[in-house]
Amino acid sequence: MNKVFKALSDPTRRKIIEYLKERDMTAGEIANYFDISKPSISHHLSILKNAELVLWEKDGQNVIYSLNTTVVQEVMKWFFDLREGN
Amino acid sequence: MNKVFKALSDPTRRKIIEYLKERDMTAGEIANYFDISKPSISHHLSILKNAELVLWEKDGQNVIYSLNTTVVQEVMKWFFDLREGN
DNA sequence: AAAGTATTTAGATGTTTATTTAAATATCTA
DNA sequence: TAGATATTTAAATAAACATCTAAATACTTT
Repeated sequence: MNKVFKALSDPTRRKIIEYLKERDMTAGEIANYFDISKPSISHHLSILKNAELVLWEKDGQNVIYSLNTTVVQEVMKWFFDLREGN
Repeated sequence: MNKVFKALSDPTRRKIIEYLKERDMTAGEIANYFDISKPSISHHLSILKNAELVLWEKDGQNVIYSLNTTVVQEVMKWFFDLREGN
């Protein structure tokens, strides 16, 4: 769970997650949305992968990333449990 | 919102929040739950204050901290909006 | 097989962050 | 008012992190 919160603490990574909410995308497509280098985006993606916030699949020379809703749910539970009477 | 996620990225700060969920506490009481120095806890509390995740009130020589449920709700909304169809 | 495209890995650099000890500030009590 | 307690601020340090360029790997196309 620490990995997940650490992953979410960076604005670029949160933005990546917001894009992936809309549709699955290749690493290159994701990188095109940002003004930072592809290696840097690749690094952010590996942190998101490691936290299991995103899933990935190889498709030829591309790698397609998608949101892992299961882990998103798990983080939400942490917040839910913060409410009174839990 | 970035401040909030940054604040939540540290395990000590998340633990503080979990304690404050149970009851309001003074800085000293909070510090006693941890094996790190009081100045370090004070620093963590100032980050949580700054992110408005906690509220505080002076009571004599003590400072009483409490959870700010309003901001907790706002973060939860970010996750809710990640669900399909939002 | 060679050249081109997509992605990741490696190594380097500057910044941010968590922590500590020591000192400062504020309040309480005898 | 002097001494004790609670909390924060300051200054220093070591570790973690985001970013870059250059190089490596993997796949596709001609």
